[in-house]
Amino acid sequence: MEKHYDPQTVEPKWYQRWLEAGAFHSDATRGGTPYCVVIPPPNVTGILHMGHALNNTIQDILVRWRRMQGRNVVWMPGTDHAGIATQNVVERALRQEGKSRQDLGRDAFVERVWAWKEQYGNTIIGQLKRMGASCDWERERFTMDAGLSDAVAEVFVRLFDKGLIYRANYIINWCPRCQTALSDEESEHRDTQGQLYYIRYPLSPGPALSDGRDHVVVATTRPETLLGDVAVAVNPKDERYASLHGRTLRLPILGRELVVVCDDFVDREFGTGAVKVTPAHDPNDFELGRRHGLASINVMNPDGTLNAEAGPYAGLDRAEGRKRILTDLKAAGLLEKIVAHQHAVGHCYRCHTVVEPRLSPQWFVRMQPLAGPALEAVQSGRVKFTPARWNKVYTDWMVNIRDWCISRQIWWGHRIPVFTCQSCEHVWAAKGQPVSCPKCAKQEIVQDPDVLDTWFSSWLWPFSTFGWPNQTADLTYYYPSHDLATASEIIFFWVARMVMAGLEFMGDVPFRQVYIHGTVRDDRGQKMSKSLGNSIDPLAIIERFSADALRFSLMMITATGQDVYVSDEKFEIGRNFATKLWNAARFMQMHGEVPPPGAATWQGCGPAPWAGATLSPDDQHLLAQLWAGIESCNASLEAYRFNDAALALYEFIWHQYCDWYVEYAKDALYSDDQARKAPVIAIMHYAFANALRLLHPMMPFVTEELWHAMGYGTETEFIMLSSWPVIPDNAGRTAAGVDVRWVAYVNDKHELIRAGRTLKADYNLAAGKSVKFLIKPVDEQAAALLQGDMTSLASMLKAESLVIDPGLTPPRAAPSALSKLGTLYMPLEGLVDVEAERGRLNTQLTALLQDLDRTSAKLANQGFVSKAPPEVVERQQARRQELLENKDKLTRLLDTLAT
RNA sequence: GGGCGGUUAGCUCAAUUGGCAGAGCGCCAGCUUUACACGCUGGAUGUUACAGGUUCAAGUCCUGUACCGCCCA
Repeated sequence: MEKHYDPQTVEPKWYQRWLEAGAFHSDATRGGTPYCVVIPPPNVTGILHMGHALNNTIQDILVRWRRMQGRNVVWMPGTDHAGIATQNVVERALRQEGKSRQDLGRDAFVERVWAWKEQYGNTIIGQLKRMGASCDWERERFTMDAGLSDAVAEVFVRLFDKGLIYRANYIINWCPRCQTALSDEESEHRDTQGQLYYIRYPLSPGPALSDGRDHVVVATTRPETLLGDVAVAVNPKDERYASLHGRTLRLPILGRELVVVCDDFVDREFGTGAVKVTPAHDPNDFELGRRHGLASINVMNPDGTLNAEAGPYAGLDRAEGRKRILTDLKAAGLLEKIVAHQHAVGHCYRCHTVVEPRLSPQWFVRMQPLAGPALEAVQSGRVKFTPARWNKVYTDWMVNIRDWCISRQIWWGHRIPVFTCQSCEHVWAAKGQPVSCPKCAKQEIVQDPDVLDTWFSSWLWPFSTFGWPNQTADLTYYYPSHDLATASEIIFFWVARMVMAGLEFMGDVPFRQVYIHGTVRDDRGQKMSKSLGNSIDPLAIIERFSADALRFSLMMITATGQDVYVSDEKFEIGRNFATKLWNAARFMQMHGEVPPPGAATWQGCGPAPWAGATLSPDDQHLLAQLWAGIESCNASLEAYRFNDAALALYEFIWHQYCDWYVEYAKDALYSDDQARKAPVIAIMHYAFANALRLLHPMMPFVTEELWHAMGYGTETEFIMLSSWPVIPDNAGRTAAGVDVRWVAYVNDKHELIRAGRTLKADYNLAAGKSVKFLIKPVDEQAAALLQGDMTSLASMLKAESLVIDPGLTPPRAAPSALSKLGTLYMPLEGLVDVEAERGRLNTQLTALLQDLDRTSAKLANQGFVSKAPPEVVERQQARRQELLENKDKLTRLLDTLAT
């Protein structure tokens, strides 16, 4: 084996082998307890970013772990067709050729998009494979597959026939660049530094107002929309405008007569308290207009230019129109002032163009009836969020649910299956292509030109992917899925809607647990994005460090549900860990047969072939630590505490296994004592094989490589398909020769060894330097334990000689250290700096006395002694006792230096 | 404006039911010790944002303040 692990050839090799073995595939007919995860389908135009890396690492860990636990696991993969994004990409390519989609026509354009999808659309799938994602690729789906399209049509028709889909002229979010409607969720509000323009609207002929003025000043952030004004509104309780009630005003420039309406909605504090009303260009004004029966005047074309209603400004872009209008208002003396103003402006989530509220006919889903059951599902706990605080976010959205605008004015997507008879004007929804009107039988029918929001197919993903609307065996077996892992941004878009769809069409929730992970940020806390240029490409990380390093590092640094801060250097954690693991394996290979004796039968897991051997305290300690590690790993994974699981494995492998056990093992392994060697080798392999299994879900590649390199499985016996480690029960532990009472002793021994090393370091002696040590044990029991463990102690302390004697007369002026097991002396012939040693001990004594004061004070507190639980009080008493003893010992040590 | 997070070592974050504040990275010192310098050994570092309160005991519970971030309007 090389000194350093080379993942670049190893990782693709194993992925290929797993694929060839069909290791990712699940078959419902195989039976057993299913475990199902559906992937949040990435956008087909997408390339892997850190958010995907985090999201899919989490899923793969869950899936690999459950698979090893023996569940029949399916991880359903696929992509969504990303209507707007994909269309944008292809239109951009067309523009390079000097063409527009209109030049091609609808059918040719859609064909062109399919071609693009076939050629480039699977980039992200390949990238997920590089990461090691163990998806059941045989099942890969695409939201525009025939089956999924059928599900979309089925759902549309059902909702339509139920009266839950309607068409209405409504203010929607319009992207002038994409030229389509957007749902509320697709319009991202950003705080924008804008200006508030104060504009004078002259009164129609008549008496002046109570304040003596002949005009009203309204404030607006969007002066260009005044062209569509139909009224001015004030709050009825606003005394300032009482004399305005019943009057009319003249719209500047166009001269249109505007009524004055009174509405409680108007905020008296905003601007002047009088606002212009433009029902066709503002959602609030639209509602206000409806309440007061006002007309709507649309002054804009779909591309954001001003239309004929804009009179002299017709044909100008909205931004240019604003400029001209302001110039003209100024010239007319109607622009009173301009004030800086911060406000939230909607931006298209795909192209970031400023969204235009626009009045237009669109299709909507009536959400109220669907929201009720979806709300109940979360409140009753049938669907659980982790962290639980997301319940509230979900609930708030459900309670204040708004109808969902599902039509998009683009060509790439599921065409809305609504047909109109041109003869009798009957409107109906149908699957497939009807040839004649079901009402009048005429054949003059036209289909709605719009397509559906991409999320209208994504919300069906947990069941459409298993064959719905057909009641397939897969559906019966796998639905509902178990865990859904996703980011908070997607709760409304996707999670909430899936719950609704699951309940409405399947009669059951789509998943039981939703794990919401954090957002990936750069190390300065900024969200990673292409436009900021601060993104770290996971593929570059894989190439530089390995997929395992990417995965493990992400898990180590990601606290449950918290945002993640990444930088290149953070991935060294995983790389270094893989190398550590690699070298531990290399060490074993140098010291024993590989595969280890008996591996064929024990498969690298227990019961291990050290039966009959008497295990040393260190042996037993390691095994106990391993079992504790398994327990901690299980508990953490059950609770979605991936970082805790990663930390537990890191701690066990690096510190318990490598730092302590391997170092301990060296003494035996470099000796000729076969009776000592054999159990040490067996235990090392047992612990290592178990650790590899525990680590496999996080680092699938290096664990698979080492599994085979160590001979724990034959060619075709993958660690991936091996079983998850099990903790033996008490009888099993005893049978394995482990008494867990040794754990405390070995922990104390480690403390003693550390104290010895510290002494060396304090005296500038190299850690490897052989010196004499003397130990005066605290009592007979400690003496017996230590004397029975001399070999290990001497080797770990790198002691030239070691004396353990309860009756020891402390040498004069020797550096010393206290520990629970005894006092350690390091006699140095003539080299002791008495002053320095006294200083050292005094520092310790000062700290100890402080501690003693605190503890004594606590125990002197009557309230504490009477009210604290007895075990807490006992612990304090024991601590005080120990401190007192140590104080005595330190004082005596100082006395020996006193001459 | 409403809601939700957060503020703990230089940095990024942990800390089950309130019971001696920890880890990784970084830093300092020393090590070419025959698995690993992507390493080993040792070390230093805290007014847990601030102000009150509850409690025998508060990073943890309550109230308020400040700042940062996110979501919704």
